[in-house]
Formats: sequence, structure tokens, C-alpha cells
Amino acid sequence: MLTHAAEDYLKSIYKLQEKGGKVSTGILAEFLDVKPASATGMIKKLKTMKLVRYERYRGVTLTAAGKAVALEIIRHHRLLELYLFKALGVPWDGVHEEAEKLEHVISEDVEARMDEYLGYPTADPHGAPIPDKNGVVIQTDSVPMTELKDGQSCVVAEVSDSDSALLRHIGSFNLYPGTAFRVVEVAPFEGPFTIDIAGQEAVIGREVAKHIFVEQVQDPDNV
Amino acid sequence: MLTHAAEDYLKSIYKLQEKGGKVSTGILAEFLDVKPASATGMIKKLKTMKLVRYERYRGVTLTAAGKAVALEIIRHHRLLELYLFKALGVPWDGVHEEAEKLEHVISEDVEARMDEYLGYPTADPHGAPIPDKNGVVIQTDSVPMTELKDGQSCVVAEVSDSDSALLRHIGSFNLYPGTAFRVVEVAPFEGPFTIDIAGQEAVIGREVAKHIFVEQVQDPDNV
DNA sequence: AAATAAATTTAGGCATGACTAAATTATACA
DNA sequence: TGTATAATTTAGTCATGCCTAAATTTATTT
Repeated sequence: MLTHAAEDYLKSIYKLQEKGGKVSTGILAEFLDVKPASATGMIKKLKTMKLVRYERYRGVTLTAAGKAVALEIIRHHRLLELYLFKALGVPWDGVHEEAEKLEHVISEDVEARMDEYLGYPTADPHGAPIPDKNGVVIQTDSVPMTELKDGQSCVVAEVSDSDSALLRHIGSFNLYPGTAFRVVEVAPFEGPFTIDIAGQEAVIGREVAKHIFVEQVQDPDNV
Repeated sequence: MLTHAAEDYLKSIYKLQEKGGKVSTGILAEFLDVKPASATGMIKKLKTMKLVRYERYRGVTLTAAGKAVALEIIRHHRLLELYLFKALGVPWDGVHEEAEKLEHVISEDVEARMDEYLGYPTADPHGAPIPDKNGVVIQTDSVPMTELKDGQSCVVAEVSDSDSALLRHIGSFNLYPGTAFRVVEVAPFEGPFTIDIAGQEAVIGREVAKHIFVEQVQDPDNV
């Protein structure tokens, strides 16, 4: 069986690989909050297990087996997040931290029971897709909110889940996945966004907007 | 923060201490399925943390601080067992193994939410008492089923939870905590027990009966 | 193309927590 | 009470996974 650390490395490599092919030792180490030397050590171990491809100084990629493990852990994580949110009422800014610990110890049996309870969901409370039992991920094509122009309408698809304070802030505007809003005005010179959400106006800073991803964007003319 | 291993040691010392004061290195090692030398090492570490009292060759006992940790872990374990059983329908012979892993990683917040969901219960699916947040345990005075005589009636109080196959067997007779039954006949020469449970007769072997604890024992004359 | 800077790897160390084998202490029995 | 046996502890090893510091390789810049 794999150690928790190995699972965390594979999960991280997967996530970093998603946005940019090969993953460097340095990026991986930073993402995991360890020193590069530590990452090198684990990468070598994962290579002997045939879970990653690796040439020194050339970065890592997951093998099919490594990707399967990564997706299994991500599935655990996201199902746990949604379960904690829906079944136990844990606030959405708290579920990530909790799931981070539970994802390594939950059994397949308990996971299947949570999955059934939740009605076989496809997204977690932050809108991230939940891979199915076979590791198939349904990808939505969302864009960062920062790309929106005046007058456009859209629906929140996903919010990055790493920063708990950011999530509380976003939650205070009710910008949960599935929520629709319209851009009233984009301030010039990289300024904040004024939006209309269920009749209420709100001002969203650009740094915050970078972490909100939207879909079903519609121009006002097309309506 | 304590390691999972340290928590397991404290929990084990507590359980062994319950039935017999001081705990020897050998008994503890056997209980934890490690070698005595390993137990000695951890005991020394726990002593420096002031969680146990220890003199070499003289056995261990928990300090107040050590007992508090042990009870906290036991509370996690038993609340988790009951939650898995009631909320997710995990069969009672599976909850122990699962809780064994989860007890070390569950947060106080999630635990409090499970506690609320369950209505602040006082016993787990095997009838073992759940310590409250302050570490107070409500002890029931149950006796092993092997002490019962012909004609006595009683209610199942607790069943030992360590052996999953045994639990399935006991479950097949519906001998869950809270279930009442009457002894029809105790076979002579340390033989099996024939009982009447909800009108059905069942034969319970002596080895199995040793793991079933009962209370509210009543002689047929006293009824 | 050589020199400098940045990234990565190697080497060596530390804590945890298990193990085996050998030494020590305690217990039991004659 | 002395000796054999059982229990326990000490000493030394191993795997994990992190660290720092030094060496190496790659990338950049002039």
C-alpha cells in the first residue's frame, strides 16, 4: 500500500500537470510546502514504483497507474468535501482542510455509501469535478471571471478551494457554484468588478475575481 | 501534537488498565501487536511527555493528562462507529476497523456535528459507553452471559468489538445491545446456552457467550 | 562561448517507530 | 537461598520522509 505522503505527491503532480505538462521539482516542492531535495527523494521512490516518469533535471509526469491513484485520491477528497458540507453542515471554507486528512484513510465501502447518499454527484462544494469510480472526470469549460466585460451574464462554475479566508469572502457575496450574476461595470485600469447578483449590487476585487471561474457567459445583445 | 502511534498506545493502556491496574510491557505489546522492545521505547517517550507513570520492569499507568487523551480518542472512536452505523449504514462488524483509522484525524468540529446528529448518544453500536466531551464515562454494571443460570432473563448490554467474524455471528442471532432474551437451558459441563429471543430459540456456544455482557438480570421467581 | 545565475541533485543528518539479538532484572521453584 | 525461567530493557538496524549544505547540471546573459 502507498503511504499518505506518496498519495499527496501523486495528487499534487496531477493538479500541476493539468495546467502545464511536465512538472518541475521546484514547483512540486513549493506546492507541497517541502524543500526541493525532499521532492527529489520522493520522486525517485515513485519512479521505482512505476507511478511517474522521471529523468533528472527534466521534471516528472504521471504514468497511467500514477494518474489512477491521483484521481482516486481526488475523488475521495471531493466526495468527502461534499459529504461534510451537505450531511454535516460543515461550512464550505472548512471542508478542504478536513477532507485533506480524511482522504487517505476512508475506505472504498464508506466512500460508496457517501456517494449513494449524495446521489452520485459530479461536483464538490467549490464546483470542482468529482471523478467517477473509473477515474473519468467531467470537465466544464469555464473561464476566469476576470475575462468578463460590461453587461455579460454568467453562472459561477468553480471557486479555488485552497484559501479559507478567500472562500469566506466569496461566500459572503453568495457566489457559490450555480449562482448567476451579471457584470454591471468593470472599472478601468485593472480595477474591481461591480456585479448584480439576485438584484443586489456587489463589488468584487480583481484579485478575488481571479479565483472565480464562470460559464454560460452571455452577451446582453444575444439575450 | 501527538502522533497516531502515541494515541494508540494511550488508548490501549487505558483499556488494559480498566481490567487490572498496572499494565505490563508484554501485555501492552501483545494488545498492540508489536514487540515488547517497541512498547518499551514508546512508553519512555510517553513518560517524558508526562502522559504515563513508569518505572522499568514495573509497568505503566496513565497520568491524568494521559487518561484525558485516551478518553478523547475513545470518544472519537465510538462516536464514529455509531455515526457510520446509523448515518451510513455500515454493518456493525465493519465500523470498528473504519473508526480505528478515522479516530486520529477527525476534527473536534466534525465530531461535534456528528454528536448533534446522533442526539448526544451514550453508547456505540456494540454497547460500549461513549465518554462525554469532558471525559466522563457512564459505566453500566453488566456481567458476562456465561454467569447466567437456567430461566434467567436479561438484556444485552455490550458485545466485544474486536473480532469481526464474531460480531457477524452474534448479529445473526439479533443479539444487539438492548435486545432482551431468556435462558432456556445451560448445558452441563461448560456447555452451550439455549436461549429464547423474541420467541425464537437459539443455541449460543460458551466461547461466544464470553463476549456478550448482559444487565437487568431477573430470576423467573422475581417476576 | 564563457561566465554567472538558477534549479536540481547528492550527501549526510534527524525524528519516528518498528524490528532482532543480547544483556539485564524479576519471579518461581526446588 | 540459589538457580532456572520468564519478562523486560538496552543496543544496534532499518524504512519513511523530512531537513541543510555542498556539488552538479541547466539556463541565461553578455
